[in-house]
Amino acid sequence: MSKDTLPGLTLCNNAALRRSARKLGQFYDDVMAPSGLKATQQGLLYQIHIGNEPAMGAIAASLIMDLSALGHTLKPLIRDGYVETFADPGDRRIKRVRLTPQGLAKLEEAMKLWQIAQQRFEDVAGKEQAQRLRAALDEIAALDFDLPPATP
Amino acid sequence: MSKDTLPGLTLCNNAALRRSARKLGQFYDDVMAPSGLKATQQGLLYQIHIGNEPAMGAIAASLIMDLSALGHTLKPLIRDGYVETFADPGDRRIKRVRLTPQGLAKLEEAMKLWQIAQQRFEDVAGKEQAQRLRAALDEIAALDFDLPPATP
DNA sequence: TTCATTTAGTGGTATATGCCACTAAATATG
DNA sequence: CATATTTAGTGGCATATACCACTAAATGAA
Repeated sequence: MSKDTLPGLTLCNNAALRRSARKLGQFYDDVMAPSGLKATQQGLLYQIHIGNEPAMGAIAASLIMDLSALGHTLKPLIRDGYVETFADPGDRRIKRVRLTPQGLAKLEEAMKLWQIAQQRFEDVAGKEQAQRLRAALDEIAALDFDLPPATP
Repeated sequence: MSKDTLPGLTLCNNAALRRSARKLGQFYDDVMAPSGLKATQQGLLYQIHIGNEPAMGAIAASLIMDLSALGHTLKPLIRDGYVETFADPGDRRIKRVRLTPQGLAKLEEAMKLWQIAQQRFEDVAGKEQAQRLRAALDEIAALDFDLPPATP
């Protein structure tokens, strides 16, 4: 494969995805900056909020995130008093998560900024296009890449 | 806004993007693992390879990545001897980047795995769907979110 | 009931990525 | 030419995210 005939980077689905994620992340983060939250943190607070004191495993599964990564990501939010955790009374392995009152207030503050970013994105990209994009992304998130097991 | 009427997380373009990026990243990384490279590293080596001893700024711009982030990301690749840098003779502020012979060999090794991941993705997602997805992602990457300047 | 196995998280380590303050080099300005 | 400004990177710090080895708790099997 000579250098001249190499396919563009854009051909890699994963690279294209990361590239746009950086772009969009920078934009959302920028708009959310006044709240002091990153877009990822706002998303996480939101996910906790809409869950019913969700277990860490449940949050991680929803976000398709490694459980330990979730643990790490949660730390600054706990440190800043936005989130607290408690052991499930029925199964002490399970740690549940909830927003503190300050966390809820911060989320509400951040949601206003989120709406601005979201609106701006849809204005620029087009509402139809945005919806198609999200649908495509959700499809990817739902894919199963496992090779079919060799039926013995 | 009561908890019951809150929109699903999927409504956030940025959150949906990150979620799929995690999913797809895990898959590509998994397939590429035998090479010892992460998918991001393979992508970066590739970008360097197709460039003409590109300057760091040029790489960062192509990948829509912060320049300092690129610097950090490059470090393990330099440490492992896959990449080397040198000052541009004409402008000593500019640092150019190239693959070492080992870097090229490693890239070629990784590309074989990449093709497997890429192929598998397209088999599962559908070639059409994959192409539409990349097109949509490229559109996002090309968007301009700046507010129109108030013409004074 | 006892022991093996599975499940849920933690902590460590490493990469990915961004922002900010700072330096050096090039360029524009007076 | 001397200084102000812009450009290109660096280094520090913080978050994002993954994998691995490990622990504790629950569960299943003998």
